[in-house]
Parts: sequence; structure tokens; C-alpha cells
Amino acid sequence: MSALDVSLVAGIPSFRGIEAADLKQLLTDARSRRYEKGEAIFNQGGDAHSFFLLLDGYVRVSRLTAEGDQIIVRYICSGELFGIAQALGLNKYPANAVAAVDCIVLSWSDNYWNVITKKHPTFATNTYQTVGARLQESQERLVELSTERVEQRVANAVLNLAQQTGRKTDEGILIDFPISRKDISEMTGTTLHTVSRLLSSWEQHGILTSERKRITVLEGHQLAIIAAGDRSK
Amino acid sequence: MSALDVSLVAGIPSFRGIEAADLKQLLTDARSRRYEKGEAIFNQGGDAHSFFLLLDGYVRVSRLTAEGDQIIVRYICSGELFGIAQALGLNKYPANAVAAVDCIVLSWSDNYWNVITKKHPTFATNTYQTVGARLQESQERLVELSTERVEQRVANAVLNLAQQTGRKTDEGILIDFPISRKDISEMTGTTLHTVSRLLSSWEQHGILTSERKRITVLEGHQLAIIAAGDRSK
DNA sequence: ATTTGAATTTGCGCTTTAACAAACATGGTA
DNA sequence: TACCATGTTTGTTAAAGCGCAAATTCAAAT
Repeated sequence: MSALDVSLVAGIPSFRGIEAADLKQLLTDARSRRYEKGEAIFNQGGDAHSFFLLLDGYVRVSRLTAEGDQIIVRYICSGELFGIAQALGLNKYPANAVAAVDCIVLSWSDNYWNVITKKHPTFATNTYQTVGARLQESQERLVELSTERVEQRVANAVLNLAQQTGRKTDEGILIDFPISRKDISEMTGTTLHTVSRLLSSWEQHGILTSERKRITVLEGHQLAIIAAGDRSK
Repeated sequence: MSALDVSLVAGIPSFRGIEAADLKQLLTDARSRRYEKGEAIFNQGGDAHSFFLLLDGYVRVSRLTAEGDQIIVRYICSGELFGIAQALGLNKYPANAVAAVDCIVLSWSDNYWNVITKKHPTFATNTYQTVGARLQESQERLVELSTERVEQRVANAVLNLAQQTGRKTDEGILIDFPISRKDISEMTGTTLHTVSRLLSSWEQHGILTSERKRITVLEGHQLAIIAAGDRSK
């Protein structure tokens, strides 16, 4: 494998404050690998042997219940760390990670975690802030799930996806990876049927357009109104 | 105020691995205060000026939505840190903290966070594992809320409260602080009416007894079966 | 002792949304 | 090209659980 260029990770929040020479060493110690769309990166319950940095693509992180229900915890965007069980004091991965599109992923062995956090306190601080942000986000979703109706939650989910991963096209904001009705239902705690009905209804009202696994938001403002709880369709 | 004894904090997970002399210094730098039942310790959106350690009692942590709905994020038990916005990279508290019973609380100024984490790496590690555990717990609840019916969720909530805060009596396991139907509904994303009905039903079946703001679990096993999703009442 | 407010119980109607079912569309692959 | 797996739409039905209302119990305050 050819050497990785420092510019790849220079702009990434977790590595802010680390000098170029050290970054280079970090990259030398990393393993780089391509995952095809649909390929598993790690599995819930599996030994947490590595932690990961997504260089390019999107990764879907999900949990499976004892009953076989799946819920999507979050999507990882490029530049984000994931699978950092070490930071949380876990020795098994608490979730599944699957490439949502073709991905480029860096990984380091789990024992490298201590090396890097010891050598680069800023990395530790940055990373724990990431964990903190995810805790906030998770609690935010708890509140949503507890207090909002399905329609609002789905509107919110679509809105967030558009904001986080959206790519501007001449029509509107396109969600940048294939996402099915089922995926959205697993993000919002409902059924794909209900999601389908909602999307159809919104499409009729010109709020968005959708094809199979593709959604383009046209009227983000309208969606935001629905997400906020306005009941006039 | 009289000096605090090191034995107060010696057994607390966050402080494991810190020598007695240093602990003493920590205690000297801490502020100790008693909060009466119902008193606010900090408020959502308020400046995160301090972080806290609960020495005795129980603290209810809740979030308020824009619509005025409240949900209970978690109960803090004695020995736990809370209000650690600093660790999460926040400068405002993301939730409310209220004394659920009379409480004894230690607190340190926010800028002391850097002092202590720098001087005691084990403290940092321990604490971040706490944050990690809370993230796990939060995601666990997301899964519950997404996939389980109300009955299961309420059973789970009661079961967890009994396990975490339960006190054995000759009848069964008593939840150690006053908790209303409303509280439980705010933990499980339902209404106090539904909770009331469920508790009444369970009381009739001898699974638990409840008075106003008091719940004693008699048949934890039965409750666990309901929590797991068995539908025979 | 009385009052007042909070917590709880219970009934009933109704909305939301899940469950089931079946047809249909689409894109990849043999 | 035809087929097949996967994803989507849509209709119908039924149940879960919420909203509303009213009665009741209890505890604390005056």
C-alpha cells in the first residue's frame, strides 16, 4: 500500500493540534482499507480489537435487540472516529457498523488508543468531546421519541440527514447516500409503511421528491414546520 | 464548615487510584452543601460553573422540551459524578438537576476540572468511562423506546429503579425515594394515566405494592417477564 | 380543624399508528 | 432479456394508549 498523505487527516477535528510529523507517524501506524457498500466493518458483541476513522463515505451504526429488531443509532460521516469502544471502557463493540456506500477507513489496534491519548492530550480531549456530543445527541433523540409524534420524528430525521449529509443539486438538497424507507423507520422507531405514507404525502405537497433509496428535500422550511409539530398538512 | 473526612470519597469509583493525601487536597478544594428535597442544583441552559459529586441522596436529571414537556434522563445515585458539562465540552448544563430527597453534594469550580484531570489521569479515565456508560445506557433506552410497548418499558423502568436504588424490606424491594406516577411516565415516554393503570394491575396480581410515591417490588421475576415482552397478564 | 393542592384512580371515546396483506416498481444479475 | 430480490405503495383492520373528565384520597399548611 502506498504511504498516506498527511493532508488526508490534517483537517479532521480529532487531530487538531497535532503537528505534521506526529500525524505522519499516526498514519504510518494506521491500517487503511476499502469497504464496499453493504460490507460490515465490525459487529455488535465482537471483540473491540480496533478503532476507526472514516476517511470517505458513510457508515451506518445500528443495534440489534434480543427480539431481532434493528435500530439505527447514527450515521458516521467522513472525518469522524467510530468504533471507539476503548474510550468508553468497553472491550466489545456495542453496535454494528456497515458501510452505507463504498468507504475508505483507517484503523488502529485497540492498544494504540493508550499510546495516542497519552502522547496527544488534545486528541483525548477532542475525542471525549465527540463522545459528549454523541451523548447529547442521543438524549436529544430520547426526548424526541418520548414526546413527539411519528410525523414529527420522521420530518426531523430527514431534515437532519439533509443537513449533515446533504449535497446541493439544482433541485434541492439530496441526501448523499442510498437510504430506504426501512432505514428511516429504524431511525425513528416506526414502520416502513408509515414512513412511506408520510414521504408520499410530502411529495404530493412538493416538500420533497423521492425515488427508490433517494430523497431530495425541496422545502426544508416546510419540513421544519412539520418537525416542530404543526399539524396542518 | 468542618473538614471533610477522606473516608467519604475513598470508595468512590471516580477517585479510585488516587492517594489519600491527594484526596484530602481534593476535599479541601471542594464545596460541600446540603440540598433539600425538591431544590434545584442546576438548571438546563445555565452556565456550567461547577461540577458535582453526590455524597448522599438521589438527584433527578431531566430535560425540558421547547413545548414544555419534561422527560427524566436519569437518576443519580450517591457516589456518582454529575453536571460534568466540562467533560463533554459544554459550557451550559444540558439538563436540570433536582434533589429527589435531601442530598449532600460536593462541588468544584469548572476550571478545577483541568487541574484534576491533568494531575490524576486515572480520574480522567474513570470519568470518561462513566460518560461512556451513560452513552450506552442512553442508547439502550433509545432501543427500548423504539421497539417495546409501553407495558414493557414501564416494567423495565420499575425494575431498574428497584435494582439501582432498591432497599430490601421484609416485604420486598422498596424504591428508596419518593417517585410518582408522573415521574415514571416521564421516564418511559407515556402518560401518568397509563402508568397508574399498569401499577394497579400489577398490584392486583401481587407483583408489587404501591402507595402514594412509594413502590415496593414483590415479584421481580414476574416483572422481568413482562419487561421481556410476555403478554399474558 | 379546615383548607388547599397534589397525587392517584378510573371510565370512555377517539386518534394514531401498527399489523397484515397484496400488488407493484425497480435494478441488478444470470 | 427474463428473472429475482429488494424496495415501495396502498388498502383494510384492529388495538394500543392518549386526551379529557371527574371523583377520590392523601398530606401538608394555616
